[in-house]
Amino acid sequence: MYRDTTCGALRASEINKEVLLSGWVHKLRDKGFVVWIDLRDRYGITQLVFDEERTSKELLEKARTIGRETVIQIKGQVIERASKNPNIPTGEIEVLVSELKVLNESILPPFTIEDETDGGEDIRMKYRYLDIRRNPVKDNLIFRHKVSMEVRKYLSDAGFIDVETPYLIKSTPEGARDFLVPSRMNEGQFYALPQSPQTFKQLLMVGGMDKYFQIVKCFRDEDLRADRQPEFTQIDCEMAFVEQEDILNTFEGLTKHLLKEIKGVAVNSFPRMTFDDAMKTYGNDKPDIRFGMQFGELNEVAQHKEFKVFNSAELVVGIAVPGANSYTRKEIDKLIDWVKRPQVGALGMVYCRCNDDGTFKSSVDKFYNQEDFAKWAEVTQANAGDLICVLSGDTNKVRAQLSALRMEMAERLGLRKADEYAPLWVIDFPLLELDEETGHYHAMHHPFTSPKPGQLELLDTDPGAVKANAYDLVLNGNEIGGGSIRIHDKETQAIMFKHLGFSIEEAKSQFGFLMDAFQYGAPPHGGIAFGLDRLVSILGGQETIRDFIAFPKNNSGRDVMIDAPAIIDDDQLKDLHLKLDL
RNA sequence: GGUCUGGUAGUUCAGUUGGUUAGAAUACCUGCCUGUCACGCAGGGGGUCGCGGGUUCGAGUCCCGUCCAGACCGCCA
Repeated sequence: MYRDTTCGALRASEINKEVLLSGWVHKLRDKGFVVWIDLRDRYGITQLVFDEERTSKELLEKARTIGRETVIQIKGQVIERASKNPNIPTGEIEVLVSELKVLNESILPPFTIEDETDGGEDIRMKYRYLDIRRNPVKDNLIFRHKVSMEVRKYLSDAGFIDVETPYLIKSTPEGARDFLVPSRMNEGQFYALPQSPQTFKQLLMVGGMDKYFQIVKCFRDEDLRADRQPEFTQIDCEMAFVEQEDILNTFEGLTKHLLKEIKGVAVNSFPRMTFDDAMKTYGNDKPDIRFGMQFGELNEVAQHKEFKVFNSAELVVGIAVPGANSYTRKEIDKLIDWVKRPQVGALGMVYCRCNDDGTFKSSVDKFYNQEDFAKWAEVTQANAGDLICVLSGDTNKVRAQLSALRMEMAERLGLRKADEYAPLWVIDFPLLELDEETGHYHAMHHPFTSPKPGQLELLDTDPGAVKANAYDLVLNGNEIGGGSIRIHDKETQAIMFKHLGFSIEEAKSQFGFLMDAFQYGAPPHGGIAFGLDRLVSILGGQETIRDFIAFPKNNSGRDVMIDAPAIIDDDQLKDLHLKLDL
């Protein structure tokens, strides 16, 4: 037996008890006449004590020599501390050690195993197993477990069945790049890892499974970000015999359950906003509605004057930044530089100060009078003390730019509060999206999304205007889930493929199995998928999903701990019938 | 594919206009210390300044190239 209790368990009520403990040597304090060891495990820290009076000389000398992160096992008696530590749960007691056994020594760790470690990101990733010993990472993984268990509990109680779908499937051209896996037994052929189990969950509906869910890895071979990994986890769900309303209600319920159980936060029914409104009001299809700064379109009140920049713009739009009239001229100039960075891409920014006395002072005073500015203030809902920031240009670009500015200002003003949760549904997404490079339309969601009733005819005349039965769940400016009501008949699916530029042969070879299935009584169905990593990181109040993944990849898609991906040897290549052309 | 930032002791960083022997904190080692818990005190060891080339009497510092890391844009149905 290695232990009969843990390092987080002992309290004053256990005084005099004989205990057996195992764990890591967190810290050693050698005071000469007495040596303390902080013994650590997943559950906490217990202080061990060795001293000249009560401990044999041999044992005291042995204790002194033990290095950090050595694994030891001890036997001892729980005693009351002479000086207590109110900062830790076990602070009233310590264990007077009578036997000490070194189970495994440790070489010197490359960084300190503390909440505030001295190690940088890079070195922590390389020694992730040491990083996981630290409370912040350990707690994040336990937090993720809790979220994941609550999801399973809620969905299982609601009648959903967890079904596993295959990881070795077929590559499809739509969407993200696939990770490919060469087949040894089928020369020259490749599997693809799923970008999502989309078609399989639809086939489960055809199979009558009715309500399906799976917490499942998905794979996309695209460039990474702080909130994007090449392999990530989805809560994947599908239901048969449902309309959009049923799905929204069911998963609003799941989200409320999580907010309540995990964060203790009660949220009323989630607001709904159409995609068009979200773009118009926030310049973004995943608006953070914890704060205002809604867009005010100024074309009517700012055009047809002498200011040519605005007159020639497709859209003139501004936001009122609360309290930012206190910005100095220098700070505003810096802000203008900020919006002109290539990452944002604005050509410039017009500002208007809303003074406390009700007057306005702007960078374009030459062209507008006080009455004009009063109208600007009205449209952007600006109050005295605010700073109105105005951008102009092509509608889509300007909206993206102003949205970036809105988020930046909210960040600076501390309006993105980690403990506040503002979920909303964004609905009525467009079915298709124009690819500006190729000039072709592609599915905004995926090719199995159904158009809104009665809009099928529009596909021929104005494909960009067709709305879909598609919806996203947005939380604090992050898309945490997205889904749609699917197409469930062969004819509509064929029309969709046609408009996405698939020939009949291509559609058949890639999705023939789905078209076949639809001929055998496919029920109406729809679903949704949540990004678990992102959901957990938002509920945990942190920005990067990496801290909630046990073994994440770095910016370049590498696992620096195991050093993957890696070169394989010639025999393996030969087995797989592959030749490298480098 | 692009923009930006960074790479100096085990670790996190400082290093001025190019100028003597490259510093600090922390970690580590040794000794001391009668209740520590970020213990304290004294001392010590520890450097391919990412790599390659160039300019210069002289390069951590300037220039060119390259590798690595991070953030973002493109991309992510």
